[in-house]
Amino acid sequence: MHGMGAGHGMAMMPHTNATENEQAVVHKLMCHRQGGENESFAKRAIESLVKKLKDKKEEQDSLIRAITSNGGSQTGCVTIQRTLDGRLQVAGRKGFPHIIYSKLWRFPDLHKNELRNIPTCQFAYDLKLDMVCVNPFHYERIVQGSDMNRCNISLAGPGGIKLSDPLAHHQKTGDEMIPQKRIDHRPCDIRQNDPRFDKSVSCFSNFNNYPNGYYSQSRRNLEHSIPQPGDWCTITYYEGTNLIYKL
Amino acid sequence: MHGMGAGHGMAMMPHTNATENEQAVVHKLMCHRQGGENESFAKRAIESLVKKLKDKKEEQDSLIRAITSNGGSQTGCVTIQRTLDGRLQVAGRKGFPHIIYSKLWRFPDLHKNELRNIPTCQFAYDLKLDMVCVNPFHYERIVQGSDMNRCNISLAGPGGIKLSDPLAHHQKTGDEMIPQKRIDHRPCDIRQNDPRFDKSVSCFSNFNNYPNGYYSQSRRNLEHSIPQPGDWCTITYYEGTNLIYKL
DNA sequence: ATGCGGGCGCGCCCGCAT
DNA sequence: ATGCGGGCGCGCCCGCAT
Ligand SMILES: [Zn+2]
Ligand SMILES: [Zn+2]
Ligand SMILES: [Zn+2]
Ligand SMILES: [Zn+2]
Repeated sequence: MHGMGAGHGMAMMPHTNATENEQAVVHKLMCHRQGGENESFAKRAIESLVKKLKDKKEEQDSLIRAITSNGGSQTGCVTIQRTLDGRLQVAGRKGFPHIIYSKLWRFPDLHKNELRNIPTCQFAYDLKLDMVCVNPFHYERIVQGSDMNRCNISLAGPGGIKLSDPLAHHQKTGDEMIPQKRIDHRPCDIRQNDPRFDKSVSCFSNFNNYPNGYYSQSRRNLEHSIPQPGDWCTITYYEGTNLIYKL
Repeated sequence: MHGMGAGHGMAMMPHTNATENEQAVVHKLMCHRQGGENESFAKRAIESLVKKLKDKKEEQDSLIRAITSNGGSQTGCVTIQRTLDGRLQVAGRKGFPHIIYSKLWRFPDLHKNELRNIPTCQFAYDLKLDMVCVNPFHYERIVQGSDMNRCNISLAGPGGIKLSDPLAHHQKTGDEMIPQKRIDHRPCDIRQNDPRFDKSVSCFSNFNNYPNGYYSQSRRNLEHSIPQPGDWCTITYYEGTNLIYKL
């Protein structure tokens, strides 16, 4: 099911043992985070999720395909056990799991109450079932208290307005903000699913906008560290192609 | 049972509600700690215990009588639920409960494997029952790997040898070390059980060696804070009246 | 009242010493 | 192998905002 499943890479990646494989999956998923959380939090969140999917290879594949295709591939639910109050704790912080992972891989500036599951999600958070789907592409972003129910929200790169501290979730805690050209949710370059390309090249989805060798030398040793000093961010709200407002 | 039970104070202390009573018990018990733990840890440990004894007034009374009489009154077991691995966590630190509370109220320099329950203790830690007795006077101190099975260990006051950092459990973490004239386990002044004396006077058992008004003015506002700067400590081992060794 | 946010301990887990 | 020590999340709890 879920299409051909031949191009997602992990199945043909040789690995010596389960731990190494898990680390490889974590690394691959780290390459697609959107910069809304600092690296250590992201790593902990992804490690936690990958560990929970250890014995559910089909869901793990769904997650990898969903993330690496940036939603371009239709994928099934990716579920974890629901906690009593619904919150997941990662690195000492508590949050709702679908929000945590959607913020990680899709909407770095996600607010509360801005996610709505797509109709086909069978374990959506709001269903309050025993398992919760954390597939970021099983949720869509809405803006509460507004008729802009289908707006695009993006982070602009350097040259945008510098934030002092307008929003609590943009609090500077180290390498929180990551310069990116454009990180809304259009599908990534198809080449990232091609196993002929070294996975270390694409540490962020947006870097796939450049030829694969462009950033590889300068970033290869940096791995997932974000070296840029200072923090900056611009949030622009679009409805269709019309800019609605900018922070 | 357990003797007359008329002189332990709490029963005749008026209180408006359960929380205030609990706080009064905590405060009374704080006054008898031996300085082996810093104040905040001691408070957390005592609050944890008092809370667990909330619905077991008889055991709470046993605890209060045991501590305020410094073992002079025969008391029953004071029990808390055993955890799976036997450890209790207080203020982020894990330890065995009987050791934690014995160190708090009897042996400030207690090491590992130095406690042995008295034969009459029905819920001694080593019995591995569902409940664990934490009455410090249901355990006696032994020294492992030595024939000094009945030594007295005391902390000497200012003028003793200054410790650099000979033992891990004496690590300086704030107000850890508290100057005291002598804190081995002879019974406290009988007056501390007399409700005519303000309980705030006796913030440590050893201060009862002085007339009741002596420290009251200078220490009344300090409550349980230990203002003396620096840390110092002398450990002297006695066998009977013979000094065995000194650190 | 109800939700939200966060503190903290027990259970789980893992690395290290022996 | 076995114990020891400690990291960390879920459950429990509590204070605060609304
Ligand atoms: Zn789903
Ligand atoms: Zn990467
Ligand atoms: Zn006992
Ligand atoms: Zn006191």
